[in-house]
This record gives sequence, structure tokens and C-alpha cells, in this order.
Amino acid sequence: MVKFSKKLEYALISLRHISNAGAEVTRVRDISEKYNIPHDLLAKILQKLKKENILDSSQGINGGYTLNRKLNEIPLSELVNIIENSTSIVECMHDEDNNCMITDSCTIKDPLSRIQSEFENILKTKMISDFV
Amino acid sequence: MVKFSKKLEYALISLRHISNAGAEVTRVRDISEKYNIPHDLLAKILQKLKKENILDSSQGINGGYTLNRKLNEIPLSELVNIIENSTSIVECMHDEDNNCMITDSCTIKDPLSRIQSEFENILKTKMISDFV
DNA sequence: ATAAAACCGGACTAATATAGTCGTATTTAA
DNA sequence: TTAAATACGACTATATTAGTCCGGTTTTAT
Ligand code: SF4
Ligand code: SF4
Repeated sequence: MVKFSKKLEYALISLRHISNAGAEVTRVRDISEKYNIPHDLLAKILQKLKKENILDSSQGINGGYTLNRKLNEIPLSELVNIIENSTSIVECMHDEDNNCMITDSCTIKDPLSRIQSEFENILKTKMISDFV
Repeated sequence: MVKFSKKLEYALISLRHISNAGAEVTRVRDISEKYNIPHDLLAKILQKLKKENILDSSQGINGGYTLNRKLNEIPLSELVNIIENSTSIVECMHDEDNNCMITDSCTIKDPLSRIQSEFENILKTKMISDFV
């Protein structure tokens, strides 16, 4: 029912590492080798975090990543949305593509919608620093 | 990150329906047809709930299911464990089969373990009646 | 200049988890 | 005895997640 995806875990591990490195740049390879995370997969995750301004990056032979925001100011909800595109607990609440065939006769939409709100509030309250 | 499985949703819809039916027995077919849920899949879900004493069943031509416990006395945690066998948010916390290759170098196990406890408490507090 | 090492990004494949199906046995009222 | 229901386990199909591959571009030490 609830499962942190590997991508999300890799992101958390990386953010912790990069945060600890301070001003020093961290290469994808550093993290990849230290924690045994597939290089190419990790690279794409960090690229996404860069694109969303959570990380800074510099290219070139001495390039790498640094942290652009403080971990205690990034809510988990934001990270989950970046990595997994959605925080909805059932498909019918992810407006874009609701394919549920039983929407019309479904009797639990409303209560689940309440739960959804509660859940989103929790995700907004928890900061990345709580997870590393 | 968090997603109610269809099985779980079908279980909730069924429990609500059976609860509303009171002493009258409900057949799998009644629910299956009313809510457009695949019959055989639903049957197995209800069988499981019967096995765990959440439902009562009677066989034979006039058979069917009735509720054996009150919905406001069944915590969500129990239903999730029945339907999905686990409430762990990462594989390394589901003792039986931890295949995570990076367990040794993982830096987020401890914080996630705290989150896991918090999460389980929420699941224990929420009753099925909150979801229907 | 050029080589090296990084970032970038899309298409692809592999592995796993979820959803759904099928066949058969058992029970029971009529 | 037959029809309609639960009960169980093996199977298949689909969707999601995880991971790979490849062909770029950018930067910088030499
Ligand atoms: S309509 Fe009901 S069954 Fe379908 S996705 Fe929404 S909550 Fe789940
Ligand atoms: S060891 Fe770390 S990465 Fe592996 S499952 Fe546990 S929390 Fe996730």
C-alpha cells in the first residue's frame, strides 16, 4: 500500500550525501560507487533534481552537484512529486488520466478523498531532513 | 509512493456493502455486478476476509457473506496486512525477504524505520469505517 | 587543440508486482 | 439430482518499476 520506490530512496541517500559534502561538488560516480547505486539511473535522478532547482550542477572535468536548498526546507511532498509525478493514493484522484472503470458505482471515492487530503498534509509537513 | 491497490479498494467497497446489508447474506455476484468488479477476483478477496474472521460465510445455493465484526473496530492496518501481506514502506523492513543490495551502505534505514513506526500507528488508528 | 570526465536526454529492455482468469472441488436448498 | 453458491490453487496478462544503452553537449586541465 505504501512503498518508497528505489528512485525515491536513491534520491534521499544522494541528498544526504551531497548535503554533507557542503560546498564541495559531488560527482554521480562518487555516490554511485559508495552506495552501490546504478550510475545511469542515479544520473537521471540527479538531473531531475537539478532541473527542479533542488541541486546545482557544474559541467566539465571537475563538475558535479551541490545542494541548492536546505534539506529542512524541502517537504517530502515536493520530492515525491518530482520523482514519482503524483502523490495520489488512487487513480481517480490523479485528474489527468483516470481509467478506473468503476468510478460511477464507486462508494468510497469521497472518504478516500478525505484521506488523500490528510495524507498530503503529512507529506507537506515532513521535511527531507526527517528522512536522512 | 502510496497507492491503494485495487484489491484493497474492492475490499473496502465490499465491506461497506455487506455492512449495509445487515443480517442479509450478500453473494459475490451481488457486489460484482453492482460495482463492476471482476467476479473471480472479488471471490478470492472475500474468501480471505472470511478466513481472517472479518466475514462469515455460508455455502450452498443460498449462501453468501455477512459481516462478523464491526467496521469501526477493524483498523486499516489489519485489512492491509490481510490483503497485501505487509505494511512496510521499504523492503528491508519486511524481515522475511530483504533482497536490497545496498543495505550495508544505506544511510537512510534508521530514519525510515522511525517513519515506518509513525506510519503504522496511523494505520492502526484509522478504522475501516473511516474509509467507507 | 584535444582528451577526459562530467552532465543531458530519450529510447530501449528486464524484472517485478498487480490484476485478472480458469478449472475443479465442495456444499446445500429445492 | 441439479443448480447455484463458496473455496482453492495454478495460471496468464497487464502495468509499473528498475535498470541499460547510446549518442549527444559542455567544460577544463594539459
Ligand atoms: S473510483 Fe473508486 S475504485 Fe475507482 S479509483 Fe477511485 S476510489 Fe478507486
Ligand atoms: S537498506 Fe536502504 S535502500 Fe535498501 S531497502 Fe532499506 S532503506 Fe531502502
